[in-house]
Amino acid sequence: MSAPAFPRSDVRILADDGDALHFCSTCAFSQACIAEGMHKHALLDLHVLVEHVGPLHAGEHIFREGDPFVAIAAVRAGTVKTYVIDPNGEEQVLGFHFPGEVIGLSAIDGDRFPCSAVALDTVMLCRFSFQKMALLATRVPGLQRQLFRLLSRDIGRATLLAGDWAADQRMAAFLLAMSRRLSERGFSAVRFQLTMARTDIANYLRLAPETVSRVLRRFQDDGLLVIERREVEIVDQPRLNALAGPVLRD
Amino acid sequence: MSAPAFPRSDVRILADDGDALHFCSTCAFSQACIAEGMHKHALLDLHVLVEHVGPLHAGEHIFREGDPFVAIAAVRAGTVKTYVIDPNGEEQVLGFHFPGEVIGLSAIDGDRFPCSAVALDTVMLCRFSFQKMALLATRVPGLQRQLFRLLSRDIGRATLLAGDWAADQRMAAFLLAMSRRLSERGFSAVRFQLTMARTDIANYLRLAPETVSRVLRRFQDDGLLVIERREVEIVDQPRLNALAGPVLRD
DNA sequence: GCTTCCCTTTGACGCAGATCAAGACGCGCC
DNA sequence: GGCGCGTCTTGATCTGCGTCAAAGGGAAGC
Repeated sequence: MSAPAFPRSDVRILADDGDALHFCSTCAFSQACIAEGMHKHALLDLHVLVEHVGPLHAGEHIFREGDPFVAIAAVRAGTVKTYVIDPNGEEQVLGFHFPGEVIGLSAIDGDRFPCSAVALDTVMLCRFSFQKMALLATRVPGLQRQLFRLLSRDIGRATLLAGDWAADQRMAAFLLAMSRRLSERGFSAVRFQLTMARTDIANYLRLAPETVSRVLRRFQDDGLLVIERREVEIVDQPRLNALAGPVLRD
Repeated sequence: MSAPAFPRSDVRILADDGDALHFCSTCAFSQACIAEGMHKHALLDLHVLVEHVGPLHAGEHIFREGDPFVAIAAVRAGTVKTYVIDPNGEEQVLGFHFPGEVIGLSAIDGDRFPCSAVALDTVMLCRFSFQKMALLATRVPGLQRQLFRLLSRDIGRATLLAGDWAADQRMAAFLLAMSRRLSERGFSAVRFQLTMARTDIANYLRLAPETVSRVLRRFQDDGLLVIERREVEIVDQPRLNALAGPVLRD
């Protein structure tokens, strides 16, 4: 399966004096601004520049724990992993971020990034100053609302894996959440690539890599999905839903 | 130990035409507004009214899962527990909230509360419309910053317990986090009441109540703390710190 | 005072999943 | 092709914590 083309027609706004403002359609922000009717003068005043970064290649870092917090990034293409290194030198995977999602929000409180972010494959980003974005938000109420929503959503999402779920419930929830998030952005909901290694999935789900392997094997034997290397096809979504239900709360 | 008196001198702003705006000093918001020099006209225009609610008694609900999201609340006194009921009818404790802390932020994204909040003892609250607060924030940049920080902080906090820590690490982290949060508000850091039941602690830490009991017993036997009923005294903070270190990340 | 109820503690046992160990597979390189 | 290496799988064993069961307080009510 080659990576499906993914919608990323950028929005480019030419202000009155020719200075250009770039928003890419995958950042949730542009939608908010357009909905507000684009107060061009306000935008120009603020010199908000959304910088397009990339391509980054697998293993390259977007930011590292302790870096001064200057900018927030939105993923345009590829997969980003966020993680911390605990005092024993163990990596702890905090999350995976797909196109259209924003990373670095937990850095707003405090002046340094509390985690590191690394590209898992070829990644394209939008990067922008949060300060300037916030200033813009004071003039564009819809943008402020969007920012509040993004932050609020992350609080809920972080709570998701905190429950004491069994290994197969966690795995089902992980796969379905990934399916949903990808399909929201125009990818297939039933067939997709696990862009991260088994060890990363295990670490994220707080399981041993061996357990991840065994659970996936069992899912396949039970006809819930077909998996070959890193390619997944969801076969029996209803039963996966039933497993993941209590975790995803629906 | 009787509950120590806790600073809650309210800030009351009388606007030009006599309409009154109330902020209590325990909400982080008033500080932001004062720092900005209080644009009284802006405030008055917006009719932001911070409503003082309470006292609520143990067992009374502040809001319930599914309630329409209209207002956010800040705890002025007492302890609030937030929780959800999962599809099997099991309660899941999401967190405990002490004076000065804000509850309900995860409801911003979506128009209904995603969890319930109940008083564990006698609780006093500030309640206010988030919409109006956000509108006010467009005029008072410091207030907007404060709101962003509050939200961002909660993202980080939710991540805290997501790790796969051992029972004693979780317990140590819970006790120290409680100690820190209470001392930030002027309470003793070494001697305080567990205002929640063992079952609530267990549920929150994703442990069995029996395990909570055993761990606390062992902590006492090892000279880390003294506990009698719900009153705790931290005796050996350095060793508790060492246990909790990886969890609290410091 | 006594009773009832709930919270808490303590002990015995079992299991899900971690850990340890060893292969299997895919892939890039020479 | 053959080699080396990292990722993944599979099997055997171990263990922390959950579960079950029962008994010991405190607090509230009569």
